[in-house]
Amino acid sequence: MNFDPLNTAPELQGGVIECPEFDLDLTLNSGQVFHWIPAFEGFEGCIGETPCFIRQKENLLYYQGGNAVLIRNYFALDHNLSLIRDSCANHPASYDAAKACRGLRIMRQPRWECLATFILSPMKQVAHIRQMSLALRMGYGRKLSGSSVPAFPEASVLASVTERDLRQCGLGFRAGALRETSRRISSGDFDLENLSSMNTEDARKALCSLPGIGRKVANCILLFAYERLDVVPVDVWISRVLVSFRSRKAKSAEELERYGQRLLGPYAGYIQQYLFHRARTEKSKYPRKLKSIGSRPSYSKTAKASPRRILKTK
DNA sequence: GACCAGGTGCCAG
DNA sequence: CTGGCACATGGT
Repeated sequence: MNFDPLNTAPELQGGVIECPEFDLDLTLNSGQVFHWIPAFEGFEGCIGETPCFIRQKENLLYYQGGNAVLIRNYFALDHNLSLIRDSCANHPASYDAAKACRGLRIMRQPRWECLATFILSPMKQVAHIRQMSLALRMGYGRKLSGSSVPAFPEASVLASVTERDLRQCGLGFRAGALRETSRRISSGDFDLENLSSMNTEDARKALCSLPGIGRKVANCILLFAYERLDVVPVDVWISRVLVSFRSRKAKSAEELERYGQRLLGPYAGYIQQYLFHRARTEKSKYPRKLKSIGSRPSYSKTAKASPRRILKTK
């Protein structure tokens, strides 16, 4: 091991594990997780409350903090990617995307931080979600010795601060939803662990009862924190992709979702992630003009230009 | 400045 | 059930 040690905290033990068919960089930048920061040609962050530094060199994963079992589980190194890829081999466009994203894995994220983070996601770009997530961690999360990225704040903490405070983190209109959801969870009114024993449909319905969580966000949570690998979150990008796959046009986002599941098979959520990544990174293959379903708000043209512009500081 | 971002909630017809 | 709009913020 020749990388620079991030620090010398005694609790950070180093180690290395094999990771065939894994692309750490691709996985951490695919829009499923938002708190890993590039450092020393690797990434620093945390897995739940465990501070961690990770760096990949070919088929080896070097780490400080955590342990091999924790890391293998978090990055889902046990998923059989060739099996998953082959599950869509009958659909050329998807198969191409899957092959182009070789090594991208759908991780197993801690429930609460995944749920809370995706409440932040509506009408935000991946880079912005990252900003908000880090602002919340810095402001209200537990400091972890060994990583400059704090843990995600507990629900009870977020429930105890004001909506104003949350808006200070750049959350905008999402602040109220995050606060109220935090309250529902920290009060014991809503139990995230219960969902894991429920079927996907029931779990989705339960998630959608929380403020700020609609079908799309619920699907992200089911896919990224409950390992429901067949679930397809339909956002602007996936909407464009699926629309481009067929001539007949869909009437609703939900119909597109069913179409996606049928088309992409038992690992539709995984394949969706490949398509999402490709659509987002391959420039202008999917025109933004196309009115995609259920996501493009039409801002009122009559609304007056905000006077807030005047008080803009700096 | 206009446009857009891993949408949701609410309300009218 | 469907269509239309408001909701905050920041980057290109």
